[in-house]
Amino acid sequence: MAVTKALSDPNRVRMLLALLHGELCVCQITELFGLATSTVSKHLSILNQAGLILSRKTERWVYYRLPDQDAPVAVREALDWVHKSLAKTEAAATDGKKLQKILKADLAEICRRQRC
Amino acid sequence: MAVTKALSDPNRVRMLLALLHGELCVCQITELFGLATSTVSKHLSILNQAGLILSRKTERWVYYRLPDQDAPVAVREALDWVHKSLAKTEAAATDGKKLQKILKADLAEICRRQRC
DNA sequence: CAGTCATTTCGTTGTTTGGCGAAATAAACA
DNA sequence: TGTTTATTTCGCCAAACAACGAAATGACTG
Repeated sequence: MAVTKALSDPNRVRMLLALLHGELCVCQITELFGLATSTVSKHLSILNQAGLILSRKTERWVYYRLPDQDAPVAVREALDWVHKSLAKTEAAATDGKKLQKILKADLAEICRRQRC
Repeated sequence: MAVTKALSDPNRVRMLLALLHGELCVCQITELFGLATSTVSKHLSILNQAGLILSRKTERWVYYRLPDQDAPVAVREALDWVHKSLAKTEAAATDGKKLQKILKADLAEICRRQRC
């Protein structure tokens, strides 16, 4: 039951909802949630192992994204459910607003700020 | 996220799958899982609070069942996903077989056995 | 090829959760 | 009314888990 376990943490669900806006790198998600980088990395790893997200490494950054249509049915329908049922919550809206600002910022800038 | 929390435990998911065979009383579920009655009651309470099951009291027994079509969309689709994606697992099949035998037994007989 | 940098892994800590048995509850029965 | 009985609530313990900071990794950069 890797999928249900992965969905049991609110922060992980928030991450899935944030990824509806497009792929994000670890430092952007860290900025959005205000958690330690290691914590965010662990959450992403759990989502990844459940097949709920995919990763891609480019230059200095690791990007995570939602899978395409070729994902297993169980995964696709679980994601559909999360999006349909939880995307309209207030928390998702707040995250969305904050994410807009983060997306406008420079990646290197975000990372530098996190190191201080 | 009461629904995702409720689905995060394997035993609770098994209970939802068992209820596909029709409504069951606490002692039948206890018999099926081999857990303490108090543990089963707690699990059922969590599923109930998430809206994933409904309860009904008749004579000496409390019966739990899956909700009808009038359940909230989020709940209905979560249950659809569980049934579609997890009902074909080996564990579900094993539970199904054992459940057939339990359904043939007398309720009072099951409860008496559990008290010893 | 040494240094910088983003991410991951590791070890620890405090909290949550599943499990049990015992006590409480509430309904049927005698 | 007092007793039996099915279920729930409570208190406890052990295992699982989220969070953090520090150390390890592995890739780009000067």
